[in-house]
Amino acid sequence: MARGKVQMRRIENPVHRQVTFCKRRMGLLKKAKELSVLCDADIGVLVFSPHGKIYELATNGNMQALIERYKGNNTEAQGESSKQNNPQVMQQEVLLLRQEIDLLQKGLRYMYGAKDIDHMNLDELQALENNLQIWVHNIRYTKMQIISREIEILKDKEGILKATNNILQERIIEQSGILDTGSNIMIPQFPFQQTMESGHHF
Amino acid sequence: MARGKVQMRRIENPVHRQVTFCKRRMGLLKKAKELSVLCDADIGVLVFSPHGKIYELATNGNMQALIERYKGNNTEAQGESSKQNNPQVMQQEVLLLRQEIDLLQKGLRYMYGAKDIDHMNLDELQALENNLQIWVHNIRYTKMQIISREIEILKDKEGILKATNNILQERIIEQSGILDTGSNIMIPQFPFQQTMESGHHF
DNA sequence: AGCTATTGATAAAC
DNA sequence: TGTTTATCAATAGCT
Repeated sequence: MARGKVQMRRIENPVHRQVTFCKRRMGLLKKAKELSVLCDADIGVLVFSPHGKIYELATNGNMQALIERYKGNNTEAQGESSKQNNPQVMQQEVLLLRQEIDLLQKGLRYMYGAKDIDHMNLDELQALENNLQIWVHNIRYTKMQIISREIEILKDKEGILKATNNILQERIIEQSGILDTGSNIMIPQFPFQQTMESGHHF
Repeated sequence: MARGKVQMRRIENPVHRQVTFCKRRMGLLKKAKELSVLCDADIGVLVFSPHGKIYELATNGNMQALIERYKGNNTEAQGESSKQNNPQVMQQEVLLLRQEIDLLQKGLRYMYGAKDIDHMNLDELQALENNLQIWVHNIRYTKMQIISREIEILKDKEGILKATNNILQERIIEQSGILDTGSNIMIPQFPFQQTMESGHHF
């Protein structure tokens, strides 16, 4: 990379190795964060130093969740750790998740300057309620945007299908004129089926 | 990095985002391998694409082992009471909590970047909206509690004032009988003024 | 730890 | 996706 190409093998000099480990470890985590942000991906990185020290990064802030996700999508056919069925472990898991939720909710409340709901006075509660209503309003607006976009796309598709249909009909008519079979041909009319599945609940 | 500096935020163009995801993912895994080789470290990388696809790298060839090692060095400072020993219920619980966390995280992201609306799909937005509605409901309930308490207090005050008023009236009547001034004294009746200031809007 | 000369990674274009 | 190329970013070797 700099001041001379480096050979891709273990650095023998312990000092050099340690320095490089530190630098490149930071670089790796930075790259992971960048990829996460730029491409909207969740990334987990585990680094075990030769001396056993652990460095980690979970771009979603929860390595456990990433690991579970990995297991869920990946380890179905492996006889792996049976910790899933250990009630103790499960309880710990629940505890951790609850704490996580607590933290996130605090974060959300913090955004409104809302402290403990039970210790807020009427005016503060009213302000908070108004804020939440605004948020709800924004969400509804976003939902409408998404729905509108979907409808636009469907309309486009409809137009294309109609046009195609007309062309096909004309072609069939031409052919039946040329061939003059005398038999009546069933010409399908648009719409054939208007079942446009959209599993969303508005 | 090339042909213009890149802004560190989600790439909106889906094509560009996909291309960058592919390239940078390769770059990240390469960097991880290099660090592993050069510095004799064990490294695990988990990448979850926005569409749920998983890419992984375990420099020792065994992600499970890395995960166990991570857990071993990380989740040991807990362990105690056991109440719910039903693994099914627990698993369900964990699943629900995970969903909750995911929702809250996305909600936070949504709050911070009003632009990053596309992070959430319709179902998620709906769930978030429902969540917020529950909050609003709780807030209204809290408000009602406060109001009820205030009304109780005001009613108590009313009772006390009425009683005091009666006593005062009786005393005045007594005195006017003793003094026999003959002059007509205006005896104020309850309620004097019913302006009970309560600047709250319900 | 900081500092540069270099190499490496990659955004845009095809 | 694979290749190319012009640039930007990471970092090896020194201090």
